[in-house]
Amino acid sequence: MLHFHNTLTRSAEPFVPLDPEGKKVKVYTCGPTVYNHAHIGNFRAYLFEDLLQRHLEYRGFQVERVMNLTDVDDKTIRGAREKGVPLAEFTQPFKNAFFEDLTTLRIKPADAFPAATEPLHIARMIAMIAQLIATGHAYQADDQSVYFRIASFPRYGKLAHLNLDELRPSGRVSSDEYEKESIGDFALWKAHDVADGEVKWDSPWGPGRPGWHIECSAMATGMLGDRLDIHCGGVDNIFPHHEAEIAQTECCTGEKFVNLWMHCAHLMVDGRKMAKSFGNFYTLRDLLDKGWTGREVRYVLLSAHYRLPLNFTFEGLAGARSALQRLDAWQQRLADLAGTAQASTPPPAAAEDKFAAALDDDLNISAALGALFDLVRETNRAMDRNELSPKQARGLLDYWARLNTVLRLEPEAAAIPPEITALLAERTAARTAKDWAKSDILREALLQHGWLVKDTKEGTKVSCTKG
RNA sequence: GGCGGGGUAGCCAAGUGGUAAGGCCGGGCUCUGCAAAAGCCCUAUGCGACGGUUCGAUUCCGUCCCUCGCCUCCA
Repeated sequence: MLHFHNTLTRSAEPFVPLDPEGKKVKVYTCGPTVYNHAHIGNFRAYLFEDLLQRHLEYRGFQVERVMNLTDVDDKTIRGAREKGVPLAEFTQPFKNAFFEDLTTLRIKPADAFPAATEPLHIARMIAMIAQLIATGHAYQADDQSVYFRIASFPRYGKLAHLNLDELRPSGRVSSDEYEKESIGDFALWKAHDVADGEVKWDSPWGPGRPGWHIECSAMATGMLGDRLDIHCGGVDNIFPHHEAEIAQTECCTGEKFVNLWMHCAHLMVDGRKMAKSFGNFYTLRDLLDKGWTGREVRYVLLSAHYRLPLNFTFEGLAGARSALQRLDAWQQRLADLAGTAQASTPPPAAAEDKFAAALDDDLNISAALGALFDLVRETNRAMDRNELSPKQARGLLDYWARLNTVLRLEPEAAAIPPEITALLAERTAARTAKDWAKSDILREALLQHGWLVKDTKEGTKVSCTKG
């Protein structure tokens, strides 16, 4: 039985899909605002969601997932203005980069990536806002913007467990929002401002643009229906974003919007919040430029429990590289032993149960990886003693292939380049001639090219050190 | 001020009312032309501090310390 921690109730709950058949699972995940390259903190959230989806699928559920792209907000508009290009032209490269990054990190694409500026979604947002006004949940203020009236929704604050009477201004509230009935009322429709330039849509309340929260409500219900199984995001989205989504959506649909809210904790870098001013701010591209690979970053960001703050360090990345190479070596050794064996012996059932059962428990990835490494040690030991048959090796490889549909930690498919093959042949010749000096020089040369040479009983083997 | 997450070996990190998974690093050994890889062994009388409950607490309760975060558009 799967259990997940629900932010709303702050406790672990058995997972039961809305689907009467118990098969289909509807998941909505808050995506990036495309004003910049996403940073590794963003990707921690997307990797957590990837793990969630893959494990649900491992357990036989059919996941339908939607991730939005916020391509209109203060930051995107500012960026477009500074660059002197239309909004869409400004955001497109960042959308493209985001998809490339997802591929690099082996994150399974959502079934749909709706963007806020698509006419279909703008229309739905306007329709929802109109309905909210008609039912008294929203009003147009003197500044022409439309606000949600939180006083009309008593449950507002339930998700974040905030007592609205005790909120104190954080200084982030802009001072010109006195038009609102209550300080907590949030914008559904922002009246056009000169600073918005050409960015505007017509609406019954005049030209303007949608507020951030309504975007997710419209796209989530528009694409997945009025009720969702799971809605994810970072903890910083709990308030006000997800709180606002609940209020807007439930006032429109009259249904319980989301059954299970899951939020991942923040990523820290070198023990502190990642910020450009601290010099510890990294995008995925920054790490790739330093020679790290997508799967290494994936491993690091995935290997700690999602609800715990994760401290990212380069020492941790190096540790990930070592651990992954050990897994690679284990698979290679199994593959060599299995040879062409077809018949597969079932893997140790207990081991499989441990891995999947750990993930069943609110995605306890640490325990799951612990179970995997136990298996690695045990089977390596068996191979040392020649106590593992080719059939058993094949069975273990089959088992690994199943686990890997969740982990996706296989080596980068690195074809050996011709020049490397040539160097290897030259070295083999030198070794046959017992010219150890030349052999060692060639080994070092290969290492410089990024290829690690191992002379084993079965012959010389080579593996890429970058991956 | 309100609310919440953390403090477990050099680093990362599971976990339990009954005596501490796993990964990385480090040391020793086996194998090897050397190396690498792999395996085995070693590496926390200790789980932020102090009290309490208990036959027994890292695990429960209390107080305190440190740290990170949210409090109206940051994953």
